[in-house]
Amino acid sequence: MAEASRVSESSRANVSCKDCALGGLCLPHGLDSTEIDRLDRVVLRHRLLARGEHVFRAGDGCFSLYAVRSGSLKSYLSTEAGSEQILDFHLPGELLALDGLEDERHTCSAVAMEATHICELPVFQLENMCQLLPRLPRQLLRLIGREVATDHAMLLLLGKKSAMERLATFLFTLCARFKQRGFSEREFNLSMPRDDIANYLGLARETVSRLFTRFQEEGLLTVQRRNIRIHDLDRLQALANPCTDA
Amino acid sequence: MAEASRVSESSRANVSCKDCALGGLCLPHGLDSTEIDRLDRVVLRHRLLARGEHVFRAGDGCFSLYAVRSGSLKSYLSTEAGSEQILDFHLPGELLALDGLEDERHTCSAVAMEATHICELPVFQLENMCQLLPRLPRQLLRLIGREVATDHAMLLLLGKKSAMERLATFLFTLCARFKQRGFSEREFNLSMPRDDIANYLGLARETVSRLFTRFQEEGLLTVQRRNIRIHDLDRLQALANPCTDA
DNA sequence: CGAATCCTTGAACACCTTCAACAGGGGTGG
DNA sequence: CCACCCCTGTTGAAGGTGTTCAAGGATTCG
Repeated sequence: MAEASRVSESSRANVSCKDCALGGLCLPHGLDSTEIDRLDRVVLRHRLLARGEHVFRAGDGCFSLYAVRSGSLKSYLSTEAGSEQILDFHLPGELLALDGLEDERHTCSAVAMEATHICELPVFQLENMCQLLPRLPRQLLRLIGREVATDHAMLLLLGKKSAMERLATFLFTLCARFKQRGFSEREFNLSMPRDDIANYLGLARETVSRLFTRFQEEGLLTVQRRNIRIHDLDRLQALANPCTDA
Repeated sequence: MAEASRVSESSRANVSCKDCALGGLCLPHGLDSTEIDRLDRVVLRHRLLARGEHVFRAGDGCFSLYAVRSGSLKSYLSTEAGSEQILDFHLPGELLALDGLEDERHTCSAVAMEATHICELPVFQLENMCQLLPRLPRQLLRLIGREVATDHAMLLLLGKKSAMERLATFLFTLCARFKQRGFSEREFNLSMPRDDIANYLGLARETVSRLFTRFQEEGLLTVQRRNIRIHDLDRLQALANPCTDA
């Protein structure tokens, strides 16, 4: 993530939707060039976030959705007790902040994990645009559906899977997402520390660490701090999905 | 749920959105009567499901969203191994099937837990309607936001909470939802077996059973099979949210 | 009445967490 | 340039929370 996005970050800054390499993944998918032009006019493209900088925090007013252009974000829910649950890591082309739509107030927070470009989509304008662009609602709903399906997969992970299955699922899903974005699915750098992975997967940091060690011992992958090289994608997938082998 | 909805089920069947008591919770909220009339024309209102009957199954084409009118549903994700994770229980006024919007195919299944009336909202028509009803997108996004926020709350529950906190959260949330719908928040009948509660909360059936017993011993509530009477709502809420008391 | 389903309770066990200590990089300042 | 420190990650041992296994009780329905 770190490596790949540092390149794209500079090259993609302030690129219009029309020329953005993420078009196929993001909102413009399925719109014609006239429609994309219209969309382009309401998209705010100016925000470059430094690592650790917030896009929004729980409680803030929610008047925009956000799409990741380059880099990566994490969104998390804070509890009164001070602990937090990471909800998702967001890669380029993914939508953010849907939870704030109910009453125009964010319920979670989102922060950059590295230098990150985001596009801002004012909700009010998006709504109005639906009148002009008949195909926009479909694309919006498509991205929403993706987000919801992702959340559902996480509910399954947290509700039913063992620690090993969780980490395998996490890694395998990451592979797929990188591949989808044109990066290597076999080797990549994690942009988050072990703590964040553990938090996301509902585990202790130590458990994640032990599992990485074990995966490496079993020849599944090579891990050196944040750098991951997958040797056996098939076996990783098999570990991720509680097999019906029995 | 069972008791209350059996009444409403008969009285609300085939009622138009305009006259539906759920208007404030459901999609028509915030639309004027002209707009609701237009919406009414595309809503299919004919489906009455028996207990155990499916609204849709994973893999089915997804061409409609659904709103619960009376009764209750559960949605669940199946694994290849044959186990399933319950994603949510759906009460009147709640939206269903968002996960299928990404590629017009349902990724989860939804089944009635009792006799249940549902309204069907054809996606294609909804999309078109966005051109005619400028305020529709907002309401659609509002319901979507609610769904996403609910899922996020579940991720927190499954990722961070103890078994006791999970059950307390589940019950407290149910209280709030019943109250919101004009039913008693202190006494109600669960429409799902212990197995389903346990599955939903990522626990074993036995754990849920033991916790119900313990809650009763502590005077928090009275439980008799599916019938629940809450005696101390405040303490229930306190148990639900890992308190910052420390 | 009998069968099936649902729920409860007890005891042993397993998985993961917690606590604790240490190792290794990477950056900063001398 | 090296020494130091902090942050991140790893590893070991003990302990706890919830699961699994097993059996029995309760309610409903044919």
